[in-house]
Amino acid sequence: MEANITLARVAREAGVSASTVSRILTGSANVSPEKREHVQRVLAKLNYRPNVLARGLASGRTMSVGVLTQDISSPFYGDMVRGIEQGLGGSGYQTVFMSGHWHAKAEMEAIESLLARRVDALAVLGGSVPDEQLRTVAQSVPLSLLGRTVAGLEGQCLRLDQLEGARAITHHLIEMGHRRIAHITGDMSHPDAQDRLAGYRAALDEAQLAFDPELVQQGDFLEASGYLAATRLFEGRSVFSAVFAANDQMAYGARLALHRRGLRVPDDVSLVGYDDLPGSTYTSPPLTTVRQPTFQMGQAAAQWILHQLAGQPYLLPPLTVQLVIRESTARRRST
Amino acid sequence: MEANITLARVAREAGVSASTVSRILTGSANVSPEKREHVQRVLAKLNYRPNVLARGLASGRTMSVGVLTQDISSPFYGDMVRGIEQGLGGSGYQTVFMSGHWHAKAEMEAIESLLARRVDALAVLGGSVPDEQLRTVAQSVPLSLLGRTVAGLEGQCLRLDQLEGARAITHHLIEMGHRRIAHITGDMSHPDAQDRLAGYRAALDEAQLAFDPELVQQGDFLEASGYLAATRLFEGRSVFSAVFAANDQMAYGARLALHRRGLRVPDDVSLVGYDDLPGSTYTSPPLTTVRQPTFQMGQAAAQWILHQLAGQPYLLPPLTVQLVIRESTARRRST
DNA sequence: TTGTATGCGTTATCAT
DNA sequence: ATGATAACGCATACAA
Repeated sequence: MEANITLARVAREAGVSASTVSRILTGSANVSPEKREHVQRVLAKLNYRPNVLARGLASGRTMSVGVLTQDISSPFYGDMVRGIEQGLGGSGYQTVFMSGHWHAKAEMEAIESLLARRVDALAVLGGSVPDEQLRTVAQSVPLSLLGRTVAGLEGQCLRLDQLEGARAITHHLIEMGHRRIAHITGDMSHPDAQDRLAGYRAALDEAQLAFDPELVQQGDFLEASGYLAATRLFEGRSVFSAVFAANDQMAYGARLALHRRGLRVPDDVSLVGYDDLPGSTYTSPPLTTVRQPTFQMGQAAAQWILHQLAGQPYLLPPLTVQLVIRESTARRRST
Repeated sequence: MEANITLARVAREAGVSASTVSRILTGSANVSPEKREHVQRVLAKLNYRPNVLARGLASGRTMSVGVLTQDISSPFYGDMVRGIEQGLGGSGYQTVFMSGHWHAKAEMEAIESLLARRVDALAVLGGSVPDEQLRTVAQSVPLSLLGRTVAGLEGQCLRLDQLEGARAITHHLIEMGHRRIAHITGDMSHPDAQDRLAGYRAALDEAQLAFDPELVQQGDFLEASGYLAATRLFEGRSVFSAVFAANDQMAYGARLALHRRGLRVPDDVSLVGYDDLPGSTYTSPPLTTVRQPTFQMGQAAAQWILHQLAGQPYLLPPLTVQLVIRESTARRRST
């Protein structure tokens, strides 16, 4: 346990006042070139490391932005996080993560903890904290919301039109000749699941295809539920030639259920997902899905935060979902 | 921007001294029940939130442990991170993450940044920071290493025997009747890649099977390299009935290459990976692989850290890799 | 049991 | 341009 080098120690060693050292460190005022150079040499020699706590306490700013992610290893949010990190890169602000595990209480505690650390700004990815609480948080710190919409904070929310993405991919299946399209929903308490189901229905309506409740099975966004839902689909008496899973993870599960029954994708059944997870490029076959520009969303959030911190206006860029057609969809075979 | 409630403010409001409030907060000394209750009421009314910076500065402890992860969304390390979080749960210590992106310089900066935040302990997951620097870091703070071994710090390193896992899974293939087994290596500058190749060779030796360099293709642990390596394997003139990829991600890539050539797994070619990523349960077919008890490793690291912080001894539990046999391997077909 | 005084390491406000 | 000094918000040793 080596003692930490303090600024005062450096000052003594260099024969100057602490203020001078501080000025050099922060670049807040002019210091004579000779002194500056000499002090910097001492700084390096002693391997001085500023104490972020003391600095934050004295200056009122910690030069850090807190990021609440749900699952530290969620592939979907991971890309957003990278976007945030990249967008913040070089700004001097650092990222501090905490995870909420999709549990409102844990999320709120994580946010409290981040605020207790006096982060200068906050980014919240998804989650289930009540809107009301987020509005309160937004009053005390710049708050960027990703993947969710909070009434009253629309200008700082980054969430794409999920209905449109679902409509587009369902439409794609219809164009391929599919008439009986099954849908595996996400956790219906989640707006994304609701919107994607709505998009599915919208596409059906447009094509004047009847909506058949038997073709819709509930899932919860996880692989296992996709597997189970697909299995239920087979056990029912409905026929279908395509499956739209409300996210890629459930599509993976459904893919396995198909595989187990000896059905080929896309020859026998077309399969699509939503999110375009990194892994979807390498499934067999690669998955047709809807891509959300998650990285760009993260970057945009970072930009919004930086501008907010600098007191400058910033308009979030208009981002849109994009159809990624790979090999899991094919024209319906004429029986 | 609401002003933050300070402890002094609470003290004034409650008609007691700041020390009393502090004592109640930290539980460091006895306070009369009436006063305690009254102050707690004020605390709640004002929605007091302690300033972590001031607290850390004054007490010398921040009640936080820093975690350096390589990629915030790596599925492999994600499980370890969850283990750490779970192991630290309820201890009062919080987790602060930073990511290093497998880039030595960025990793060292992240570590510096964590230390500047005065974390009470550190956990480093994998990474490419030179051992020498880690030994230095270990002198100033309890440091737990996961997924790597640093000479001199063996007692605080959690890394399983990779050679043994590779040997076991190769042996499994041999037992299934495979004689010509291809191997896709990881990034050979990484010890894991070296050890897994060594394990592959060890199993071959045991079975008195000749080692054929043509059956070994280099990869870099990412999906794309697995795809490419498998493709190269086909383009060569060697025949083989099984492929051992040095990790699951590359196995996914190889799986796709197989799929593209119309080869069935495991009917035509058996395929195995390493790591047992969450997704490997749901590939088609589910992947036979080597499971590392990553969650338990995380928990063990947390325990080690907590004991270290409490000045108590703690021996890391003996963890071992485990063969997970699923459906991507089958007995070699008699041609 | 409670209050007072001091210090934590830094920045910021004064002087000079 | 530089130094002394006062915050920053809290914990803690010391008094009472």
